[in-house]
Amino acid sequence: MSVGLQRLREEPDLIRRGALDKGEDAALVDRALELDARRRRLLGEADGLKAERNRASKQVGDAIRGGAAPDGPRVAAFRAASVAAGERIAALDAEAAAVEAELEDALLRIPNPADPDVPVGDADANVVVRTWGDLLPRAGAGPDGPWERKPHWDVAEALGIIDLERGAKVAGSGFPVYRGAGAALQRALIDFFLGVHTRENGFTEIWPPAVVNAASARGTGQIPDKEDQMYVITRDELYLVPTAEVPVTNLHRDEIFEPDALPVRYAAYTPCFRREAGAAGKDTRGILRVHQFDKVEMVLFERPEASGEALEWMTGRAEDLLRRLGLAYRVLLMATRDMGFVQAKKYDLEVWAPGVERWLEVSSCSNFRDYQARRMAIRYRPAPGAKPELVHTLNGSGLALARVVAAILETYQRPDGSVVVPEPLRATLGTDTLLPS
RNA sequence: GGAGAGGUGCCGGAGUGGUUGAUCGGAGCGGUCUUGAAAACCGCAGGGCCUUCGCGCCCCGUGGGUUCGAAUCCCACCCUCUCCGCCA
Repeated sequence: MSVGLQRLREEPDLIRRGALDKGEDAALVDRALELDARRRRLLGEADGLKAERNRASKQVGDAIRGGAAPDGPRVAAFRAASVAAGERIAALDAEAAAVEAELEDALLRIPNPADPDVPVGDADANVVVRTWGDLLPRAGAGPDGPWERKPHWDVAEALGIIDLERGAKVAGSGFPVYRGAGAALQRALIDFFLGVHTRENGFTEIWPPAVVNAASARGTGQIPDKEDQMYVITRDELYLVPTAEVPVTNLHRDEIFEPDALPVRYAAYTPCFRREAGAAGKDTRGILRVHQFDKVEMVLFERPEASGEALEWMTGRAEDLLRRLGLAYRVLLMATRDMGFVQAKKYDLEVWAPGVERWLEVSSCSNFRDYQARRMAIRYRPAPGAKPELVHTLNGSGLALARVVAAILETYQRPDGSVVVPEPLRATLGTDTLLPS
């Protein structure tokens, strides 16, 4: 994942500005430029010598075929020339490789510049773009007088649908067990999301592996950026996926799309595994922050000129799901220092959870422009026979289940402890109300 | 897990040390012909690097090695296929 060298050379100021806006070190830009110049100098010199060596080698062959003695003086001279060039080439190549490694390292630490319309600043600068639905207060007015909405963990316990203790027993804390209607609710949500995406939004459904190899983890930047967030199966050198983004984006690694192939739009369900290292003690109750959760992810490959519009569209698709579930939410345009290293523009969708009176992040929709594509070498041909160019990649949750479940339980609970099932899920669940056990 | 075969360009498929970065076929693109299309014929046609654009350099699964010279020889690893074993 990196900015392009060509762009770095042509617009160093823009890249520098982008790094500063994201709170990163802009000096790396100059470091990279310097390394790039050195690398090109070394490469040029080495290439010249290689041409010499190739010529000498060819002369050996020509001389022998022309009747010269294979061990005669003429042939020996050509051989010597080739060997001499070879020695210098080896030295230059070694140096070039070292410089290139340094350059790569510098490039990797230069962030993707944010789009011009992204607010500059930290979380305070995030912009609420829109809000939808009624923000229910914790205190409600029921048929038998005032009542207090409960947090989802209390609702879930009364219904007997989430078993955190037994999850901790069989796997560990942060691995919830969904039971009965709770399990069916998971299945219903996954089916609802995928159904809308495939039948109405034109996505192709993908059911990818839940583990990836090191090359794939590197492709989307999990290695080295977020390595300690992933569960690793060391014996087989595999990583449990933290999101479907990883396997699905890597589907087209090192590929070239033909002119009429784009856009390619995938919707994929996977369980997601996250170690949540460094988040100990945060959101420990309920299912707001867990090590395993379920998510349907949207992954888009777009032509560069279409990616800006595609982000708005994709965000709209995620919002549509929340509306149909009748959950109040807001859309945040994330500011430069709160959006992440690799995103060019990002919207977060936060659902309102009246039981805990908090906004819960249930989707994050990002445009990476060509930043991810460069690292994974995902390209497209603008026209038949034309030179390949990098595609733009985007992805967004549509949606993440655990927090949606929390919001449903808190939004649709009733004073008697029952929970109304949102309309789109009723057919699968076979009921319109969940009753306390 | 055991045995065998193989990994070459968009696909198929040649090539086992010296203009082979790669024969050939198909698909593709451009053209001729045609009212149009098909067919036929001609031509173009892999990816990347370098502000030296050059009959320049690198790439035939990946990484090393041998050699003046490697797609071709050697070693390791990865992957695919077939058979056997095991198994949801």
